[in-house]
Amino acid sequence: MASGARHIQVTLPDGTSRRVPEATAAGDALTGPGGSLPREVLAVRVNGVPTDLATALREDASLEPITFESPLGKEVYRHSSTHIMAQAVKELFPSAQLAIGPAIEEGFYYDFGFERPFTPDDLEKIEARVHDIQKANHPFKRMEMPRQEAIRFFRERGEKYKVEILESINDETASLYSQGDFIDLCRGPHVPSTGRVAAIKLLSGAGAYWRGDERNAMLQRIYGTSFPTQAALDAHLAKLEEIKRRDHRKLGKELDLITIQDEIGPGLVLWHPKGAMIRLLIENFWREQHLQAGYELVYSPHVARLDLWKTSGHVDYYRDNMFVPMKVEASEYQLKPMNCPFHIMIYKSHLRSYRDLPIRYGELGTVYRYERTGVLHGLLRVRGFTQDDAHLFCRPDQLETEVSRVLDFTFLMLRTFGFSEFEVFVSTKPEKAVGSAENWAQATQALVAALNGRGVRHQIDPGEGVFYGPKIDIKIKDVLGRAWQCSTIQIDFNNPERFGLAYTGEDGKAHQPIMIHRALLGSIERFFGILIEHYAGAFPTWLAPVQARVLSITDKQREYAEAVVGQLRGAGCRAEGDLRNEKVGFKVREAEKAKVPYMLVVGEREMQGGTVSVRGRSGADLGAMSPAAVIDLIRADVAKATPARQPAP
RNA sequence: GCUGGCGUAGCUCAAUCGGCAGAGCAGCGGUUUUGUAAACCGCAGGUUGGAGGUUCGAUUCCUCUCGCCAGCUCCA
Repeated sequence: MASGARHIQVTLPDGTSRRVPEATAAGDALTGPGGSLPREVLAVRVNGVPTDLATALREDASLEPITFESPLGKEVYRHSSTHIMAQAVKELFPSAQLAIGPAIEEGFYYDFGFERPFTPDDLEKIEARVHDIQKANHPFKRMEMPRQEAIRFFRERGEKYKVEILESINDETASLYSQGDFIDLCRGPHVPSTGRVAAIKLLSGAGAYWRGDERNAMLQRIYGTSFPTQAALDAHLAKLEEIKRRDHRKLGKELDLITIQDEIGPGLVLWHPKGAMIRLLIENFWREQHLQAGYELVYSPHVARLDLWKTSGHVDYYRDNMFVPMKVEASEYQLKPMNCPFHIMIYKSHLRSYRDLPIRYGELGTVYRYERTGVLHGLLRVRGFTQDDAHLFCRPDQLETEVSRVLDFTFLMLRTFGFSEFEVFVSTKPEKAVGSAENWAQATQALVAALNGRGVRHQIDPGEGVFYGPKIDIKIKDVLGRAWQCSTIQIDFNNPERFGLAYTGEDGKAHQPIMIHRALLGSIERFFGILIEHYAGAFPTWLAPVQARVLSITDKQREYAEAVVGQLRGAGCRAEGDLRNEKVGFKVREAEKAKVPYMLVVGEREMQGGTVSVRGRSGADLGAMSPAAVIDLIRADVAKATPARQPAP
């Protein structure tokens, strides 16, 4: 029987199915005879397996088109993009060796063995060549060969990294893709041809170790990104610009909030008055809320005997992240990397009854950790920072309720600071862990139950827990959609054991309490950095270090302007005056740059009428009103932003 | 820590091949009394991150050091 006579059955996503001749290309099978495939379709899932559109079908299959809209589609698209870039590099720099070139979150990169770093100049040339290759519209062709043959092939071409990769894989068949004269080892799939990638931009070059190991050779990495339209690429580049514009290191300096100075030391933050004011507001809110939530606030010292950290296990498990101990009299003292031992010692200062539990100790505790110089980053990664820390001690039967309460509390805090999207992760028992399997199972169960009880969607990270217990991590998403991990809720089986924590139960016997570490904002420094970027420095009224600035038009309004400032301050508003001998346009400009929420212009008219002309941040004209009305405006803003706040008694 | 780039006035940035270190803004003094994003004139401001070296001469070249920035997990 002639093979052409054989037909196979294909099923489409809409449930319809049709018969096509065997060996029909997957892409053609998707449309049926006479149909033409939409350009958005880049590849196709054949029985779930991502496949080139050109691949000949051999058996019955369900087909599903892959477009850029899906994460898989983006991966295919950018993976093809990086091959195009690699071709351009090989054409311009034939001695460059191909290492790896995957798609990543928002683009792609390719690592090359090359004798020197690529310069911005090189990138420009490479990008120009990339455009030529796109225009040439070379088809991506797949071929398969036995692994040994592929090894020989790449060895002859001097591609030692490809040989290494091939030697490390188990499959006996290797797949190669070619476009034009370029051939690369690749699993695929790819878009049909180089012309299908519309807009590519090379972003930066950087060094990267072969297989991420610093003992290996340094490769030269080129990052890039690509999109199906120039408009989408431009939008992405605009977003990168926006991220730069919001950089908290830049805004922190411009708005005179914080500095990190060489003379002080890397990773150590100076809070200037305006930054300190915002911190004070955050901390005041934090303390109020904790007292309402049934926490007791404590303080602990910045150093303690090294022995304490031996008991806690930090010397064994955390030494790499600790400053070296200092010798004082006959003993050694350690700058604190964590607050927990102190809270534990407060717990231990009395005998505790089951009736006392839960006990919740909270502290804005400043800790010092030795971070390697290469990882320091503005406020986001520092060496001295203040954790909004708390340790809860409870009975096993209270665990789930306590976790639920902490969850509610966390979301309330984060929402108040303007975050409304969250990603929640539960990390379970890692291989090396303390505590019995059933303790872990029980505690993990309690975490999951608390999340489910609150209807919080979450993902499980198997084996990602800390050695001392399971945890919940919460990431917030900022206005640009970037995720930041701040909150964490961790069960600890280790410290109650090490410190011999106990409470007396109903039965008169000693029992071990369960301990929960939790931080809502994480570190005040880091959270502040995130807040600066989230708000682009334009803090909402309740957090703005200056809520209103009074701008006088001439010297004649000096006294009146001062009186307005006094009235606002008397009502608890943070107001200041700009009475300088300058034009009002200049004063407005400066107030705008300082991102003051309300500008109150006072001239002859306002002085006569006992009013101020209110200009909102970014130009809104709110008209003339009395200072009392401005106070109401500010109070309404504050009340709206902090619904959790109870009126003071 | 490793690789690469960078470090000049308070800030943002110039300075050709190794040849007297400069501008704008900010600051200070004066003029101007001003209506919603920059009035005008003038003055002052520096051990070019630090130490050493090469040179008649170093911001520039070399070595060391401190700091900053990017990258260093995402499997062809």
